[in-house]
Amino acid sequence: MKPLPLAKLEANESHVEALKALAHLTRLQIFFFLVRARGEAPAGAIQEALGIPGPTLSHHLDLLRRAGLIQSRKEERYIYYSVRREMTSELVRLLTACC
Amino acid sequence: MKPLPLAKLEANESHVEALKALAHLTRLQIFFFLVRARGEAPAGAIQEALGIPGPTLSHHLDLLRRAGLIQSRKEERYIYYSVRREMTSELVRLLTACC
DNA sequence: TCTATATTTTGATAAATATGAAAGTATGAA
DNA sequence: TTCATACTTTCATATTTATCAAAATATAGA
Repeated sequence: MKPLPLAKLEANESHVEALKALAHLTRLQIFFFLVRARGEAPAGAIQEALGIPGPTLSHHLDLLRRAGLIQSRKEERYIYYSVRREMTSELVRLLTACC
Repeated sequence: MKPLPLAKLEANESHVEALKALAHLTRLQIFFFLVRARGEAPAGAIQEALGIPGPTLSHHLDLLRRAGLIQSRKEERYIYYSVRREMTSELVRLLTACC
């Protein structure tokens, strides 16, 4: 009696959080900068590339991280950020459900 | 000398508007109600299904419509809403670019 | 005409989010 | 130690967004 593996397009809070995180031009640019970086980039590289003041960038990175879209790793004086694919594909799955 | 048709994942304001429109639990539920409706649904049907006060619903529908995610059509006393696939797949295209 | 229905607009209030200066923390080099 | 770098946190202010009562509009019967 196992349930059919139907595409169960149930929208939940974590989807909302991820969409909220991306629903801001600066954050979308940060996210795509990291996508294009194909790996890690330290906060400073993002700051330089996009010309965002430190505290503002830090705040946006925190939001993206808490939404599960990116992750961070500290090494020496740097904090390296990178994209978390899982959450991105989770969003794609949700949106392609309606095609 | 035509440019290669590369997946040009450039995030722009219309993407932000669409993401903003979806980045709210009530609106995401409205959107998926319309997806599941497989066609049109009058505002009243959405209101009854989700239990949202009229003015609030109206406001959210307006936001989704202005973001290009849904469309409306008036017939007699009813206003029928339905999903606009184009914008949805535009978002999917943007997000799948990074896979 | 009057009344009921379907939905929107207005407008007021509350809540959430964005921004960046200033101060704080952590690390490595001199 | 001290200094410089890399980044974050705190905090105050400004802006945007959410909510829904009340009023408005539009249409279809009776």
